[in-house]
Amino acid sequence: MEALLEDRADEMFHALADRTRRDILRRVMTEGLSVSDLASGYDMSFAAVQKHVAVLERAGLISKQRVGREQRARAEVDAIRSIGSLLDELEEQWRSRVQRIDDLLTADEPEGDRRTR
Amino acid sequence: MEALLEDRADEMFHALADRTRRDILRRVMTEGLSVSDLASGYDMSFAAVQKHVAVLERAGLISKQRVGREQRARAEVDAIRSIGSLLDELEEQWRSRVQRIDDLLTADEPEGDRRTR
DNA sequence: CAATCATACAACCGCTTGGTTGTACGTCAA
DNA sequence: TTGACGTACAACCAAGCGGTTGTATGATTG
Repeated sequence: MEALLEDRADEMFHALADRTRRDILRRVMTEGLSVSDLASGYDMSFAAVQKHVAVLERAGLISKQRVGREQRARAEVDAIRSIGSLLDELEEQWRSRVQRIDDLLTADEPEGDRRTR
Repeated sequence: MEALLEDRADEMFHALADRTRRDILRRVMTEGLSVSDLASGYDMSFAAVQKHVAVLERAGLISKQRVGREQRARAEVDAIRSIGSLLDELEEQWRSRVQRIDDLLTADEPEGDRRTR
């Protein structure tokens, strides 16, 4: 069913799990850059950088737009935000558990001694 | 320099880039679970699940505590938060760029033609 | 047109990953 | 003590990943 979301999460986290790709992402947050622009900044072949860009694009974290013979990449801020949402969702579960414990502790049950502070 | 941070980010994002590990993380957000408890929930060997737990632990996303002969895993909420911070930091760059553009647009710039950028 | 630039992609290679099975060790219950 | 349980880890394997080189295609320039 909603395995698509999990596929998406797989791609996004995997795309972020490489420092070159994170650096590329940082660089295209503030301005669109061509693949050549990006490639000039790393000690690896053009093709390698182009692959990294492709991974980021498949994950939806960047998009490309043709400008003349260049392909300018820019970050997809909404997609990056959606990753934050995934993490927030995780934390939400944790928070609700803390709340549950808190409810237990503050429940009006007189006899139990709730030490364990 | 601070390549250690990048190493850490590599590990964390990589740990999250697998749906089984994300699911394990979800399950230990609300309560400590033994490796066996966790393993019973997946269609793979105990050893495979144990490896996933080890990856999460190396990434600092969970910690384990011995309880009798069990090893109970629980989520490290602070570490999960730190990932959110990494993403926030990215977004921050974007926000500052938006601010910069906004400054340019609202600047009283009569003379300069801001072409060529 | 030809030459060049920017890009895309296929084929390949060594290493890592996610899975398996098997073995070994510490802890608990009889 | 014996046996079962919970865990850890080594060895192995197929598949995927990050890198390379080489080739093909489209757009721009002379």
